[in-house]
Amino acid sequence: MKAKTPARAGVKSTPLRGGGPVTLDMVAQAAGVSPSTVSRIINGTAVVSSLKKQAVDDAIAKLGFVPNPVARGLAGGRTFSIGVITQAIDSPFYGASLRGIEDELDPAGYSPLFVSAHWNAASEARCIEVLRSRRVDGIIVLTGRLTDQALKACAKTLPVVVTGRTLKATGLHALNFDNFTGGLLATQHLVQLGHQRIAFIAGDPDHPDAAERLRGYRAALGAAGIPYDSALVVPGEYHEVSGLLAVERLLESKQIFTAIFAANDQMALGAALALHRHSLRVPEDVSLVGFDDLPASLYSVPPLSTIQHPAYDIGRLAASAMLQLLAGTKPSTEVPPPRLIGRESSRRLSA
Amino acid sequence: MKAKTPARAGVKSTPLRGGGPVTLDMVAQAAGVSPSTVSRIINGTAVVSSLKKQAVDDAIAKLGFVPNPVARGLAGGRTFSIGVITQAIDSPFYGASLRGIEDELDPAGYSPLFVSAHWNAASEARCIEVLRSRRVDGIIVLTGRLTDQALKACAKTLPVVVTGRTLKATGLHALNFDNFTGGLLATQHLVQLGHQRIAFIAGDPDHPDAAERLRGYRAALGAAGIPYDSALVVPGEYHEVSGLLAVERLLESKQIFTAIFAANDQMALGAALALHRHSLRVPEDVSLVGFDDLPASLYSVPPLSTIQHPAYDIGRLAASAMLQLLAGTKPSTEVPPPRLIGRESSRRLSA
DNA sequence: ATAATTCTTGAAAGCGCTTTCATATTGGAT
DNA sequence: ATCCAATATGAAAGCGCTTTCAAGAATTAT
Repeated sequence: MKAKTPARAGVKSTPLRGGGPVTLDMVAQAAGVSPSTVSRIINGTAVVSSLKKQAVDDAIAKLGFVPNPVARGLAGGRTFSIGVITQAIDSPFYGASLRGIEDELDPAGYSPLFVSAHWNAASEARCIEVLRSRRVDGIIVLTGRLTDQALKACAKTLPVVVTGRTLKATGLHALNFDNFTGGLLATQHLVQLGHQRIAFIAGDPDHPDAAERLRGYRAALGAAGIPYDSALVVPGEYHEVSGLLAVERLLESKQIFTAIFAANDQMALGAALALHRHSLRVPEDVSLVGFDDLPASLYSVPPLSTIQHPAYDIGRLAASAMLQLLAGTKPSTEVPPPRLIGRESSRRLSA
Repeated sequence: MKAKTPARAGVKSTPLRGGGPVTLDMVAQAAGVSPSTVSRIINGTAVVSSLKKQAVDDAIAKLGFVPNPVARGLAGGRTFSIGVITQAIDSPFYGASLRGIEDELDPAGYSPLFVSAHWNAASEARCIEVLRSRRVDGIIVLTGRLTDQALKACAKTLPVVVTGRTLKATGLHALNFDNFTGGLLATQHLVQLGHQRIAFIAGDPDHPDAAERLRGYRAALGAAGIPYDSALVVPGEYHEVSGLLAVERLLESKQIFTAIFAANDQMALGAALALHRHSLRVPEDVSLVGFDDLPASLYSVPPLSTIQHPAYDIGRLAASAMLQLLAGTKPSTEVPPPRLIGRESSRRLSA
């Protein structure tokens, strides 16, 4: 009647259908060895006579023993879980990376622990605290807002893999995508198609990615002898609506342009809609190039020309680097270079 | 040079910048009470004199103590983490649900543990084992492939919340969306616009969702006195490419149709591209209605008419139900009803 | 006043596993 | 044979917290 007792007892008392609360001690007993030996076999921590090893392996199989990661975490300090800081769990781009991470970690016996920081440094720091309190064995940060300092500090106590920046430190591996070349390629593509008045819908300038893409845009323009016109560059925030608004703004300002390069696909898609609303056809009236090559971009109408930004692979690589870091070997992973995916949203400037 | 010793020692020896390895014992000492008392205060497990409570609270604040969830998990059986089984972490639809779950769980001090089952019952069962071994306090299953039996069995030992089906059992809460009415609404909408030849791109028939949507389609047709023509119903698999292929097939079969209802937005988007490739305009030549109202659907060209399927809210509701289950109260959450979102991809049949 | 209750609190026993540390064993080397 | 260095294994001590259990303090009843 007063403070109710938790249903815990029930959980514990149930011997489950074999697959439940089998403990290491039970295995030890069944195999006729000490718990230490079982532990050593499970972890490969020491040499054990093949006789006992066999007995233990058999017992494990027979009982269906699965080590309790929680207990392992407490005792050994390793939880076999990797914290993953993403900005939004529902981002179409980062979602693919998360999947890559999961795919890579799973066979290795590690579980990812995904947390969202919502593009906010403070919340990102909090995420790290949460992950640390959960005793993750390492942290993967997908393009965070944290300072390099903070990251390095974190790497002092925990292996860290970070994407979206270049950084060197012990216990830390950075995987950077060449956003500059990406931006260059996209712009070059439009230039080669004869476009001169190329608008650029930028990403958040705080974002190093965005800055690099802009730099690529300018470089391509420069190389082609096309003067840079800041009136053609409008800010955005990497969301569809930004792209839409940017085009509205561009149109309002009466700037003349025959092509648009959007710093990501989501903005490009928003831009496409805005153009459509103004009866401007893609690519007949305006060529459009995005960045990222989201799965959805292949199915937009018309399919979007874009820069391949292999989110899934980046996830896998990041996870693989983490595994290497954990194993004590120096990670050697590198991100594949950007590549232009020419589809139907861009075409040669007519006349 | 033999088995290298892990870098663990380093980790432990570092006293960290205050925020690290503060233990409950340290708090107890600082507050001049026993560890039990501190525990009781943290968990609200028993009444403690306000004097000591104050002292402990102060000590906690001063030391920046954060209880170690791993230790709590081992000792108390509660890990403050909720297992979430999704089918694909990168799904645009479920991604929103995951976000909802995260948003709801976070303030309550729980962390979600996301695992992907890839639409595969066996892998889903494995996921449950993994989650169980990680001692999650409950499991949320987003539209799984598991049998109702399996789920009920699972609910015997662990609170379970499941979406996408109707089910009753103790320790289990089901949140079902009214897919039938959704399918009905979508079809009705097209009928009201004068369409008679309405093609339906179905989802995987194994999927209860898909079956219900089809049922809704048929019901609306029936209510309008339009005969059901199985030649207008083509199977799909809930992916863009399915929609594209379905339209190709429809066109090849020379069936006449003036509208398409796709069982989800992703297929609708694929269908739109196929229509475009065949120079069929949406909505002038063919009206198109999807299902789910993905964020991207608002930005497709033209914006897609669809059925609102509040993925984010469903996530929140599921998490909230889980919290209630954990608190011992009977969950009362219910999913909002489907609603038609009329946009530009559907219009009155001309002539 | 004293006994009977009710509260508050601390001591101690784990949770399931890892990891020293110490003890047998074994295998040369002398 | 005898002694020292490796090896294989077990005993036992925790990891940081929760939770009985029991004792002491405070309250109420008699």
